[in-house]
Amino acid sequence: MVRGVESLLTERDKEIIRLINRFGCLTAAQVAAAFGMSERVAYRRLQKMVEARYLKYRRPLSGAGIYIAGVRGLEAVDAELGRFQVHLATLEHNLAVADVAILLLRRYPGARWVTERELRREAGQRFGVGWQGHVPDGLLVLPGGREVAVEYENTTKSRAAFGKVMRHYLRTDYAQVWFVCRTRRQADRLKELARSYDFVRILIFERGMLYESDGRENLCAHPSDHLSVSGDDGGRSGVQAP
DNA sequence: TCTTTAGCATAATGCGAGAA
DNA sequence: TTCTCGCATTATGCTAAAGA
Repeated sequence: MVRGVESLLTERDKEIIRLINRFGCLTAAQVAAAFGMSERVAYRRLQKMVEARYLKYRRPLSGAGIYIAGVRGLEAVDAELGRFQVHLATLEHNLAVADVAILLLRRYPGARWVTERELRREAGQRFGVGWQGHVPDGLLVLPGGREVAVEYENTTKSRAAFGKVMRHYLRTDYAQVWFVCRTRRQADRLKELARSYDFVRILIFERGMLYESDGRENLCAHPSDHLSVSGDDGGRSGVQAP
């Protein structure tokens, strides 16, 4: 049975292409984690799609390679978002945000993640092309419909920069704003800055796991974990001024 | 050391052909 | 029309190895 090139793509392959394009780029490990398959399987499917030019493979860092949707892949899935341009300066940040998104989606079954690319596209449609306002790194839409803006902090913001971001969020309808830090020190600094904003939650993303900033709860949702949501739906009815 | 690929074996699935 | 069978293809897991 000889199949045509189009039939190479299974429905899951198309989902993989869509997901990669929504985030811009993903590693094989992230694709495996997002779809609950082994990395071996992910590598094989990704390789097939690269061979068929649905995906492009790049290895811009010394670490894991990344996969980007090719023009052919975008056409195959009728992608709403255009081609992604890799920027080395933001690549690490992009991949970290994807890691956080995958963990949070496991932590909150039924939740939906809106990527920064989708948020920018939406903002562009609403405010016009070229709009340069602030959008979060991602939006976690919890099963109850509450929207949580998620910010991944690569570097520690200055007080002025943090204040500017918070003034923006005070004008939005997000239920909460979650800042994900790379280190405990960074989290402590942010906690100090966010002390007067009761809608802010500080998390720490360390060694592939998510923790509450007080270190008491491990939010990591490893494939073998079965964490309960325990009624934690983001908490507030809307962002309120301190 | 880590990422990635390749080969092999096995199970699952899809499809067409033929029989009841 | 439905069921069964055989074949081809695909998905998956395992191990080994190449390469940066």
